[in-house]
Amino acid sequence: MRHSELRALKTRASVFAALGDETRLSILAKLGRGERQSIARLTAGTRLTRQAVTKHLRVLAHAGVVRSVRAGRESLFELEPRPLEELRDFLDQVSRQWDVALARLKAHVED
Amino acid sequence: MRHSELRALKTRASVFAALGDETRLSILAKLGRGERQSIARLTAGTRLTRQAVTKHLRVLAHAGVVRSVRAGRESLFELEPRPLEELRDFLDQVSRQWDVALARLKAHVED
DNA sequence: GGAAAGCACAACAAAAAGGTTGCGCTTGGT
DNA sequence: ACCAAGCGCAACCTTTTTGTTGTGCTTTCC
Repeated sequence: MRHSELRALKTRASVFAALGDETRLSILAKLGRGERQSIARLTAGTRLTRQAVTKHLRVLAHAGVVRSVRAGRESLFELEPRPLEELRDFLDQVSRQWDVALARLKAHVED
Repeated sequence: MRHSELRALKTRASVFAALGDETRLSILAKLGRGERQSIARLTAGTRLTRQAVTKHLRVLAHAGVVRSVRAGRESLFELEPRPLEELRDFLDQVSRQWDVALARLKAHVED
């Protein structure tokens, strides 16, 4: 495995891991509507403290799924769709590869 | 949030979490070729012990991404593409929702 | 200027994840 | 019958993750 491939693997894994949590998926759902939202606002309605939500946001930001902008005393978060699109494409590729592989195996059996 | 939605959220998070690890992504890549493979074979080439790989396989199986069949003294694993396809569709939906939201916000600004 | 809203940073605790080793049970090949 | 391959289970350890609380710094509003 080449170095660049290993890098891509790590990146991909970190994005998947960022999405592998209920709280973070909920946050993404809220941000999916397009509006920038503050931490306090994202915390409202959950049973977590603001600090906990902040940590989740950091995980998302580190994976590149979200980015923040300071606006006065609040920091607003918005969705960054690129990494998600890359995951979608990756999964699509896996599905296609799977289909091809199955077809090939089946054809081999029927020889 | 309804009960069924919460269920779906948990399921989705667990599948994402299952993919959020380099080793497990590598395993999926190996299984993506369509061939059923034993634990020993999946372990070969890695720096991990068979036990560690077994644990990773359990995580994948619990998320429904993989399933195993006993064949004599070895247990063969194969890919289960459905959950992956669901994730792909979910991500696609998020991307589309994002596009719509952005367009709507932009139009609102240009009023 | 002072109160309150919104955050960030740090310390701490509990739980989960990731990995190893040791042991014992089947199965397959000779 | 015997030996080796392939697994499963359990105990154990270390690191990461998830969450809380406490403190202090800006920014906003009156």
